[in-house]
Amino acid sequence: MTEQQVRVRFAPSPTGPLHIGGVRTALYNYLFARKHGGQMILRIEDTDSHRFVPGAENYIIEAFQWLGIEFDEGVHIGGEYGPYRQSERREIYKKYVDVLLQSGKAYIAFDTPEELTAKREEIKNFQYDATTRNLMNNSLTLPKEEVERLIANGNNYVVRFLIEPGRDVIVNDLIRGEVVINSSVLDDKVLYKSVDELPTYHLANIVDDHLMKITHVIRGEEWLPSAPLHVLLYEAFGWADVAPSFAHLPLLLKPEGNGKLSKRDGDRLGFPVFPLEWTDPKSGDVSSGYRESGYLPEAVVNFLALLGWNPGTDEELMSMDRLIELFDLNRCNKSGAKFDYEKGRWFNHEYILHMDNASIAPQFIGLMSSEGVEVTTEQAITVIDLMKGRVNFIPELVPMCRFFFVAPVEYDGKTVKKRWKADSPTLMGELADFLEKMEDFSSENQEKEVGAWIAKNEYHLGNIMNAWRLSLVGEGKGPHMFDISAFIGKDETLRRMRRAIEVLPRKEA
RNA sequence: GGCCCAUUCGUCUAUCGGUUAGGACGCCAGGUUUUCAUCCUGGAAAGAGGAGUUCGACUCUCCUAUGGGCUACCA
Repeated sequence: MTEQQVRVRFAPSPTGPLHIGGVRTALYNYLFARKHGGQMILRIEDTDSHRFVPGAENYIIEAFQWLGIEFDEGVHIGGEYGPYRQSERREIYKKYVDVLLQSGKAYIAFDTPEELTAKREEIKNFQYDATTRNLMNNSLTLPKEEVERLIANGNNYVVRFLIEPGRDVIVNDLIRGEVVINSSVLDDKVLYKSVDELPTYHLANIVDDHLMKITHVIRGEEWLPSAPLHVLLYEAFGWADVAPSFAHLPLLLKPEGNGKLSKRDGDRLGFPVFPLEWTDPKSGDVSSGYRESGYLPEAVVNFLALLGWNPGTDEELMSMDRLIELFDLNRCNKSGAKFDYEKGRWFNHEYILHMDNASIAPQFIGLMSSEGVEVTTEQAITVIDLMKGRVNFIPELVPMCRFFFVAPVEYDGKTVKKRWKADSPTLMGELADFLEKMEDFSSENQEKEVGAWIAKNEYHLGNIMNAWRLSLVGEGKGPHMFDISAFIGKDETLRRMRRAIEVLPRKEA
């Protein structure tokens, strides 16, 4: 193949929210395009008027914006090869359908859906092809006048691709190598339907890819069986020498059990299968999204990139730029990957860990606010720094950080039983008095002075710290003790300690 | 049923004829720590089965099994 500008496309059907498998396909297209300095196109394949779902197109666009997958041309930004919505390209397809009809590479068929269903019941393994097309109502069996009369009378018809049987069709796949299929097993696919004057996927896809100068078709494995048909279509149009290269990606499978990943698996196992939350316009059902679940887009991208591809080294944490640098279709796997959402959680954890505290702050502040706790940016940054290593998702910080801002009302029973000893009230009283006199209430100074105080009095470190933690947090967990007291300040620290002494049970020695 | 694709630890994967079959997630055990986490160290854990080809196969070929996809006037 001669050197040419790389152009790839992602071409979803607006039938609902974008599935996570589709996101991965788009990501691979994007990585490939960027890697080769090429263009990435978003085309909407809405040739099935029955399955159109309002809002789906906007959802798709918003999802890619969130994920950081950018397009160079597309339905939302235009470009010189538009329109990018197939329903707006009717005239174009009609023209190419006629080309096929005139050259005898396609024919008109009048069989109704009912007749076809009947045929399928009548003949085992019925397929509309060279062995059966002479039994059907089409322009090959009917006299020319009859065909013209039927059309003139407004009968619905379809245009079918005439497939010559008995030849091996070779699909050259960049991931799988040569795939050979005999044309005899292919059926005369419907390319166009008069009822809505729209082509089917196959015709529209080939025409658009050609007209939009697509060089590489990177799509899911579910398209592999129809790839020979597409090869034949390129041939029929005389475009074989400029046909794009194919790469069929392995599928994303259920985490457990068999089959491909579906929406139900997400509901059942508790992880999202869509990038953004989606509310079904008909049923009102809400499906959770990665964004709303607290995933960082960078983590989702990184995780998805490694499901079916790897750089050949042990490197796992990669930014989009790094992925672009390393991506290679030759390193894509052939076999389906079970969707390992546990690892997705880990990726998110790693990204939170490495993320700048200030960029997490706005989301954190918003989440706290909706819980009725107002937090300043400065406070948020401090608390996030202390706590982010403990969570996989940002929303998990909310219940965990509440005590920084709100004094405990109740105390965890188990911790009280274990950590609040007979001498705890006395010790806490002494510690409170000691802290009250402290000038420098920074974490570092507290640590130094309290440490010395404990040593001087020969107290048991754990006894002091655990009881103290219980009185400030209400539980036996949390970050470094002195960071907590320093954050909430001297007054609040003393207040919480004295309340604990008052409220918590006195125990016998 | 027919056609096509695939098959290395539980999972994601490395290996492109000669390796103690490597890494990561998860799991288990230690360690650090005032707590809970984090973190660190260590551990268990794999070539579907059978024939070939070869001095030598995880790696190449074939068969079987298993899994997956497609088989619409859906994409």
